Amino acid sequence: MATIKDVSRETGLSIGTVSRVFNNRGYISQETRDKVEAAVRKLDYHPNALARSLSKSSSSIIGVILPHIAHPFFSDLLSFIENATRERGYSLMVFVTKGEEESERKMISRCRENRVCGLILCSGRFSTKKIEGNEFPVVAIERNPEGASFAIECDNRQGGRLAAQELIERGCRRIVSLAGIQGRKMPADERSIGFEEVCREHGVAFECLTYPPERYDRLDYTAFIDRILEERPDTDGIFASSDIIASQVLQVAASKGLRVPEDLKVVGFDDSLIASYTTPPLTTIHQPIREIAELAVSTLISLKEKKSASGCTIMNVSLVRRGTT
Amino acid sequence: MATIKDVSRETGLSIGTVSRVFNNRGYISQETRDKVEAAVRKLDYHPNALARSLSKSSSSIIGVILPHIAHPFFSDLLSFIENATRERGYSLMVFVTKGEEESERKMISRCRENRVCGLILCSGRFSTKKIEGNEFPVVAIERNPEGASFAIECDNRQGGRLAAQELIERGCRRIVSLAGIQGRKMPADERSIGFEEVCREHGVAFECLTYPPERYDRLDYTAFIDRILEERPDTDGIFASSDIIASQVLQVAASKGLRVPEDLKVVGFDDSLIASYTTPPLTTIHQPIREIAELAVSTLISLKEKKSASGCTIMNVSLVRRGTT
DNA sequence: TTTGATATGTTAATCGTTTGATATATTAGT
DNA sequence: ACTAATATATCAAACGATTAACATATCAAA
Repeated sequence: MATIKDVSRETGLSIGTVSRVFNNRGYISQETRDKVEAAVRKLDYHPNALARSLSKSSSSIIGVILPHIAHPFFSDLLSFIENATRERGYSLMVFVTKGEEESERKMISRCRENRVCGLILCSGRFSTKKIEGNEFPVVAIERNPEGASFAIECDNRQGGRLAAQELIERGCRRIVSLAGIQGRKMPADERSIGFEEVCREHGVAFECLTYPPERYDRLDYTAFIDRILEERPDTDGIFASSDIIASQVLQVAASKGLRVPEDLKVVGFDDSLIASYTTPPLTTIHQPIREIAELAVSTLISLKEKKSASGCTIMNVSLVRRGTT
Repeated sequence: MATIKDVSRETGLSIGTVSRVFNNRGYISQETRDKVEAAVRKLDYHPNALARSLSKSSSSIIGVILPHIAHPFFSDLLSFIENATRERGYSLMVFVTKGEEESERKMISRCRENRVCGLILCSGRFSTKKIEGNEFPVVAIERNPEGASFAIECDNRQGGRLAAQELIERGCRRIVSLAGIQGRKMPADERSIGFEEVCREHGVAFECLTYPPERYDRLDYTAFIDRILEERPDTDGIFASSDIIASQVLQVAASKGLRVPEDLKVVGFDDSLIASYTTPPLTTIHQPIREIAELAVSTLISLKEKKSASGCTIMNVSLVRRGTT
């Protein structure tokens, strides 16, 4: 592969000048620029990002660690992160933990080795121990580990409130919230709190359940949902804390002969792509996934450039009414 | 961040010896190994992959270019690719084209700049022009561009055959295939061919339709499907070339008051995660996505190590009968 | 005692680029 | 003619590793 030396030889310019052209430093005439451009084309020169990063001791790789890719919330999120990253001239390195804490630690190591210039962390327990010797900024999404430079979450409590309000308004009187994972503290726990508040305000019978962790890691909740409906046959409303779970509620309901929304109303969470593709399409709490992704990327980059202070942003959510309520 | 020099200073060993420990070259005593390991821990040393790759002039980054992440087939595929990649000690760099040819070219450039050691290409037209000056092996999935070192596809024709057989067996007499994109030649076109063969063999009325390209790029086919069902009210079976399209067929059918599978039977393609989450769950053609991903990664790595010849593998498909037929 | 395996050290080149210091031209404005 | 801005060159150090060449030292077996 052609190097800067080849470009220098081809143009008759010095390496320094050629480098100056690429980096827009110092004085360069148009003529020189053209010569360099021609040589680049001719030689099919691609600057070596490895060497460049090494020399500048700062890469343009952003790392992302997430628990899942196939989960529609995360695939949407990743999709937007990729877009925002690439638009800004950075490249994206992706790691998937499947919820395993051990592998998360390894992936943070990998990010260090690859000298990422920043990390977006969507995985990990609510309070992981500080990310040690933090050489690059870390932006956390829906998590808030100690070492993070910045955290982004949506207004989970408000989401829970909206879901409960919708179910109650539509006539539900015995409702169940499926949110949070047993034994893991996470921002999403706030959803149940908001949900509970509204139920109490209206004097509606409710129950807040959490999933066994292995469900989260495997994304198959049908058996769990089936048991819940089996044990509580009079349930007339369910708030599921992700669209993927809500879609499984729809399935289980159909298999039991329950009509949605007549017999059972369902509200999901995330408003990921899948929400529009279920039958009936899912009423859900909209998270501004694109905005979250873009904020994460832009915050990361500005943190990298001028080490700003750490902080936290809470994004608004809203109810999207479709066919399940 | 600590460097090999720091480790050398800390242990009192020379840089050469330390490097030898990391790379398992030459003779090293257990005592030395232990000393190095202790220093690595103490200093929280992470070898600089940039420097290492530069020096070895070979990185351990695998690039992936795909048209979508949110599309369940690709999110599943990416998920398996990530896994296989990481297990083998490589890191993954991800690029998403959204089906734009122009951005694909840019992403191949980015892969060059980042000196990926191999590329998995799931995007791009059927016959893109040769990937020029191919310094790294390229494995293509469901595509077969000229410059590829290796191509993997599933038995699309057999998939089409299985889908048609299932629909006909279940009593459909007026069936429609939705497969392929107008004006793009792709392996998936074979699906229609297999489909057509079986329909002719059984003397069943059929029609093969293709989508306008912008649908593929945006993943929203409902209007298109609606028009098709509007214009062909007597259709009793649909073969959709992806589960995501099939899920939209289910939606449109429901909105028209058509019962599935009683009035309309549907067969999807891919058997991605979404197929189990639709209501009713989707009968679909199973692609061995995990095997495809693993084959892609392992082929890429072996191509990288010992430049083997180029080739092509066709993976078997099978029918998974669920609730829509 | 010699030999050979084992274990480590030193040194210097190399990977491809950035960057600062220093030095020259050329050109235009005063 | 002097000055300042513009444009380029040369050189060398640095980024953090790998690696080959060569030198040494220890120790055990032949």
